[in-house]
Amino acid sequence: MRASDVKILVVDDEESIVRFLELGLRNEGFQVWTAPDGLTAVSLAREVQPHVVILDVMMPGPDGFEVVQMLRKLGSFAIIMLTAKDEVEDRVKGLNLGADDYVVKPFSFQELLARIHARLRNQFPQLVDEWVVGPFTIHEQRREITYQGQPLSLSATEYELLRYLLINHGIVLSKQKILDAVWGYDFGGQDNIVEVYIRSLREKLGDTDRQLIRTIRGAGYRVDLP
Amino acid sequence: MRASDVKILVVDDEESIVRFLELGLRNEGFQVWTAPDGLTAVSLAREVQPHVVILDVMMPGPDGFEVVQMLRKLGSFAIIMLTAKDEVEDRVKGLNLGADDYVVKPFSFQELLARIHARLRNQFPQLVDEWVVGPFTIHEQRREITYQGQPLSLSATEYELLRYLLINHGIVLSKQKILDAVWGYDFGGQDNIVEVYIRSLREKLGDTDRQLIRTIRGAGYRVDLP
DNA sequence: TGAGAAGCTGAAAGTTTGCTGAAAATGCGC
DNA sequence: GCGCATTTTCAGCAAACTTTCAGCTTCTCA
Repeated sequence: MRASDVKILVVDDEESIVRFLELGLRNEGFQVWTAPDGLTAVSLAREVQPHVVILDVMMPGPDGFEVVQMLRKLGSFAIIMLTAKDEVEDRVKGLNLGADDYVVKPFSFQELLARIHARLRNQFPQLVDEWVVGPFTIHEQRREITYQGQPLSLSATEYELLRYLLINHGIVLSKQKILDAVWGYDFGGQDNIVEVYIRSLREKLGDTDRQLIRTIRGAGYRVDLP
Repeated sequence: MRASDVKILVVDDEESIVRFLELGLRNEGFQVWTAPDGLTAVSLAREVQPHVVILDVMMPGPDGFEVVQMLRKLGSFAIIMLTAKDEVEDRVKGLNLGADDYVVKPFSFQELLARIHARLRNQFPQLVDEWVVGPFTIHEQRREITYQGQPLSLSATEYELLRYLLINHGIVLSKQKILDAVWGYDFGGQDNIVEVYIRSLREKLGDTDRQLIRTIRGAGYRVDLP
């Protein structure tokens, strides 16, 4: 994900919350707009066409529900509502009117971030082309993986293998499973080829003590992120 | 638990509730299907074989009770009913017909989640990949067992054996039974090999006084958790 | 109390697994 | 066709693991 390409509009009448979100989201690299009420929000949304709108339900003037309806007519934003705890009906109502997701107050910032990412993945897949996995970043489009900020120089097979291992980090993967996933299901050769490629990945990662790509004897390999 | 491996079918004629549950469960990582009525639910259940069916009692067409009966014939789903408050008879009737649990409306999402997890643990233990057993935790996916927070370094056979003992803790297991379970029932060797492996587990667990893995002379072994 | 059964132990033998260096095969651009 | 990078195969090796076994200890019950 190129966070800097993503535009987010935060709508809430409580200034403290707005500032909190604005700062946090800026830190994540998003472009952020804010509005203190529904009407401002709608006109701002028309203008900047944000990808995501974060919307408090409880607001003076047109409330969150009304704003959702107005926004729906303006474009396809991912709308995430902020609702009070115990207001199940609010959430249901909001979803009915066209919101895409909700977060219950009080929420952790990480939780909100997760929802934002989920929505973006869903509605704007073209924006998502970067996968951060611990100290690794997978750039699908460029077919490149960086480790601790440095791009690795990988062959095609090495890229596929490392990508598969990273996506399944923390899980033991048998050589057969790896073969099926990376070499394809009809690969005729021996699974020693997995060992050979694991070796070259370990070399390129400087993983001499095999802490990163662990061998689970008799079972397979497992990536343990630091 | 790998939530992404768990399939849940939500059946309710109120669209708002369906969407609320669908989103919430999706956010938890489950695969979710929905149906607006009993007949659709039954045919969908036949097709996707969900692990859990969440079923409103009050529905047009065949009501929840009838659907429970139909589902029971199709497979072993965990069925959780949604019932109205104060309808004690409904709950009893539902449970009698084969539902596994019920949640009273209005319910909190957390409450429903807890029920779902409980049911999964019960009926689909293979999906639950983290077992906490006293001071041990078995991580199936990682193929790792931790003891008092520290991962144990186990060979393949040791892992299988300890896993089997822990899952059956509190129960006396004969050497023959252990052989069948861990080595396979066609193992030709002597059961002394069980003794040998029990020894190495005791060593790795620091169980010098044999309080953890007890020898029940003439009967077998039994793990007693502190 | 002592004989026999059951279980424990140290060590050795046997087996499997994964790692390695190197060579052979393949594919690609020029 | 040639040179180069990559992919695949292979055989030898070392380490880890599994299995066996004989002698020893502990327990049980007559």
